[in-house]
Amino acid sequence: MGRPAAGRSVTAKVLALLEAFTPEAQALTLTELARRADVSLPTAHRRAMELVAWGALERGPDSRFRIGLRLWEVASLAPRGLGLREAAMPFMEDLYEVTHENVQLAVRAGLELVFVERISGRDAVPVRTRVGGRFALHATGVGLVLLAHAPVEVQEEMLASPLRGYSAKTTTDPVRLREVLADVRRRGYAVSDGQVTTDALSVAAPIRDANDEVVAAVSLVVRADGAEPAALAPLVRTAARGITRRLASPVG
Amino acid sequence: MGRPAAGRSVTAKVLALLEAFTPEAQALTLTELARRADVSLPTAHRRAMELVAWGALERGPDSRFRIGLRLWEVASLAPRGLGLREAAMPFMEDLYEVTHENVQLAVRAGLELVFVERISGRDAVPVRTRVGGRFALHATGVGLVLLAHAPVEVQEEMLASPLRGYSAKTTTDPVRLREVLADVRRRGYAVSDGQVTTDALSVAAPIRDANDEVVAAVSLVVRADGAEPAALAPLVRTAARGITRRLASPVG
DNA sequence: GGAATCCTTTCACCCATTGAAAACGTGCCT
DNA sequence: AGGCACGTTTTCAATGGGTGAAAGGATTCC
Repeated sequence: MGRPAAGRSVTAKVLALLEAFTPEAQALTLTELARRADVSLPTAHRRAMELVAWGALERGPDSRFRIGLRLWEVASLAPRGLGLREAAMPFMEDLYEVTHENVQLAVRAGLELVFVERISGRDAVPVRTRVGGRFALHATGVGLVLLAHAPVEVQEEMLASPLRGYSAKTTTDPVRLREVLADVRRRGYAVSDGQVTTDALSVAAPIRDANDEVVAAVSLVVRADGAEPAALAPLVRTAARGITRRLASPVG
Repeated sequence: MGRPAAGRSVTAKVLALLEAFTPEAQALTLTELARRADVSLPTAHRRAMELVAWGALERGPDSRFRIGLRLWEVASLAPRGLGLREAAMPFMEDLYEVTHENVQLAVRAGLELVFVERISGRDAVPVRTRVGGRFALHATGVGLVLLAHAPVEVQEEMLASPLRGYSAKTTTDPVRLREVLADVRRRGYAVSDGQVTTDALSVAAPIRDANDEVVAAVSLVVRADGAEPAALAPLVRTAARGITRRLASPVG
């Protein structure tokens, strides 16, 4: 064929098609899809039609493609997604009911975190996180917990890379961050005071699996002014322990 | 090649690999995966490795495959999954807080329904439904709402097929079901009294999109004895209307 | 040690996949 | 209306990623 031809595997192309969808682009025309996935238009068309036939994608009356319900169903079987959520929800509900603040659940994915669940009160501080969304590890409460208990290699890689600042209060100094992480491990919870947006403060605690490995973190996000991290910590830690216990014995 | 060779497309095989995972089989060995997806072992191996490399699957220390977090992230963009959930959660929280019973959110997928969200109280009636799980349309409260407002073809197809009974109280007579559906449309809510398990009763109401089409349903599931469907209905309907309003104006 | 089970790699054949190009719609502007 | 612009769908011959059989590793269990 005239051109060097990508030579990507079919599977890679199919995955690229799925990857083309982002929170900002949840509905794509065929042309957009092809361009974003970097495949030729006919190829995009053929693969996309197959994905639609199966239900991985859906096509609306506007002829735009969207992620399909069927894919969502299968994906909901992800152990770090649903299994965790299932165990955590009752405790998150309790936290929400007592405080009426934002309650978040996250896991680590490389050098970032992924929000697995979120309960946000109607009059709680607005947080701009999304279930399924990613965020850096060094700024949020949940992120600090996950980073503090991550394998050493991960921590070092994080400390070696430039730390992006989200607000004036974000910890961007590696030396300081190292201290913070040690604190988190010692105290058993993390506090992020205005490090994402200056008006929000979060308190987070680690959730462990049956092998005592930290696999997730829960947090409470409240308005920064007048917040008492020390008072919130026991609440969050108790919830985290409850979830940990539930993970150890999935039945009861 | 000895055998006629399936001739299935690569995409179909990849999707078959994903489809191999079910709520009962969330972790599969390569051999199991190959058998369930009906592909040869080497093929399963190659495709699965690619899926792992991308993050669609994960492979544990036990060398078993599981659905990966990355796939879950992408799938969370499904409009009927996350978008809906996002709009509905606050209202579902309200329902939960007031009643402390199970709150469910579901959409229709063909002749079945898919649960998109669920809040289950710790001391509420145990329900054996799962987020991401499917169920028949003719038994549950949400199902009756979705069926009552489904296109006529769907209703007729459902009424023409044998209606499975889940408990002694399940409506299995098409004639009776037709009446029930008319009732649901007239009253604006559905009641399923012990039709799934005899000890549970659910009250459900329709959620509409901007075009006034019913796209989902919320329900409250309570203990059957002593339940007052007529008293619960306004609560559920109010929540449903709230969600409908939110769907119409995603911002506010 | 030996057997059973599961996983991984190799190899030569070949069919599903591919891009260019052309046909098909559909809405918009003149 | 005509004609133009844009996005979508189909055709076709060439080909390279995909394929299963079979051999080679790696564990675990008796």
